[in-house]
Amino acid sequence: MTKIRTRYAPSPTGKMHVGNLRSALYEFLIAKHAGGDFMLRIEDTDQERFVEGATEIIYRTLEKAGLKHDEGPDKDGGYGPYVQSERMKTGIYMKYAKELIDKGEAYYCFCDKERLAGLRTEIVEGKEIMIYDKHCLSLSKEEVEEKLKAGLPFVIRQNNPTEGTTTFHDELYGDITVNNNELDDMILIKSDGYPTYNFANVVDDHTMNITHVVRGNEYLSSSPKYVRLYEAFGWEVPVYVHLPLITDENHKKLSKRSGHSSFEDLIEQGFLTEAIVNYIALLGWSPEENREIFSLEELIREFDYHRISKSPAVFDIVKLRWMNGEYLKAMDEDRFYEMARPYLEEALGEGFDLKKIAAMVKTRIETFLDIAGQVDFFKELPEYDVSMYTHKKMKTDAASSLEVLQEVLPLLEEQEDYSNDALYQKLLAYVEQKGCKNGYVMWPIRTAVSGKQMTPAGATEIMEILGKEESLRRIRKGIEKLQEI
RNA sequence: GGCUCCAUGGUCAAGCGGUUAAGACAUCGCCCUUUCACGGCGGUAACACGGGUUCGAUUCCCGUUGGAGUCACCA
Repeated sequence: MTKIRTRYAPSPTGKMHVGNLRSALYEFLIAKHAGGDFMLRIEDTDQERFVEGATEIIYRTLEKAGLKHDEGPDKDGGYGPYVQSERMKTGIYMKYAKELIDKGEAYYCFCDKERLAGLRTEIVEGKEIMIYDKHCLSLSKEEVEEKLKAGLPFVIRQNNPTEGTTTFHDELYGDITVNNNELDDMILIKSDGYPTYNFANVVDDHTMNITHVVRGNEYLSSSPKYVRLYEAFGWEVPVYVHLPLITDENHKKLSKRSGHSSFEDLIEQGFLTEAIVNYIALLGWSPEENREIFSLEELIREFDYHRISKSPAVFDIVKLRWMNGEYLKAMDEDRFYEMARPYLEEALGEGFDLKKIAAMVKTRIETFLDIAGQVDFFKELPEYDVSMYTHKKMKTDAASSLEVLQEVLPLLEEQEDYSNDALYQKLLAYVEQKGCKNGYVMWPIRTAVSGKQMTPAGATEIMEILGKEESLRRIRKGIEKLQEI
């Protein structure tokens, strides 16, 4: 059995959005699951859309996600070059295009924009629909030679039959058949000499020995044209695996253009790489086992591409947040602290035991960006409403809270040891003597000391962080507030 | 509009002729708690519709409807 070879072939036009990343992930997983090779090929045949630095983003993202390629521009495996603009310099695309011309499967076309514009038949949703009329196919060999010699700009088009049907097989979608008269004579070589994506893709996949072409579903309808190219060359057609689309909440395809989240945006939003990879692996694929948390290694082991689903999946950031939270909870303390520290410093500045606060917050956040909102009260007591002292179940209200705080204040003033344990014991003794529930006294204290509806810790834990002076100040402030009403 | 694909709860999804139609997120309720949060337990919620095929269809076939993709000298 031949070794599986897959490829990720992005065009360097900006950040990688989630759909691109998932394609790369699946391509990687399909190869690795079968012990095959995964390669990276840069498709930079569109000079106008090329974005400076985009190639670096691709490298960085793949590396960060752990999708290590076996071959690529930086890692020659004998099939190089791995950048299409460099491959073009070898003349490979023109050579194959001419081979097709010799076989009558392609032809030179000298039609200018004006003539093409006259061909347009219909405008649907702002898009001009047209099928080329094979006008230049009728040019004689001599006429072509003449125009070529005269230096007229030209393109090379595929010569598709107008009758019959073409069928191609997709591993997931099965056989797909289209009428050949639907097939446009697509351009293979552009007038600037560069190959189009369509052509370069076929030539490269073949010459680089790609066994499984894995790509987004948006190519499904143009695949028959690709297959015709393979057949025209007499090449073996690769195994096709078209992936279901990832959409936004409105069920529209995710794209850079519509401003959908890129991988980098998600990282900036405080998400973990592992969680993102794990989540997108499950968008369109499900394991045999009923489980959701997978490391990359586990995914490699479990990933059977036959279990990829056919219907599109909505990218649900809420579930990603949940999963990110799971990764955070499972993370070891030290690593969490290292990663959370910048966010804690940003929110609190100097003077706090950040390590202790990090541990408090670890199980209660979903992304690092949640940190600030949970710990900000340590730095400064927020303005809060006295209604927060009311807790129905605890039967606490403003009056009872005032009483508790006033009674507890002297106890806390005489207390020297402000460790969580000591404070807790002290307050428990008070509770016992008063004969009430814990919460009856803890609730108002936590409220006074934090000024927040919800906190990442209990009253005494907060006081330990705050220290004696600040704790007392906040409790006195609470008393004042309650006395005002 | 032509062509192509898709169709199980709000979302991700299991299922591959006979099931009380899993599970997860979200949502709701209860419990726990320094009574918020975290955690635990439970509830609500789905086979788009109409024809076949079959003893029996969520599952197979056809149609309808709905949704998506695509129709560039972009990839």
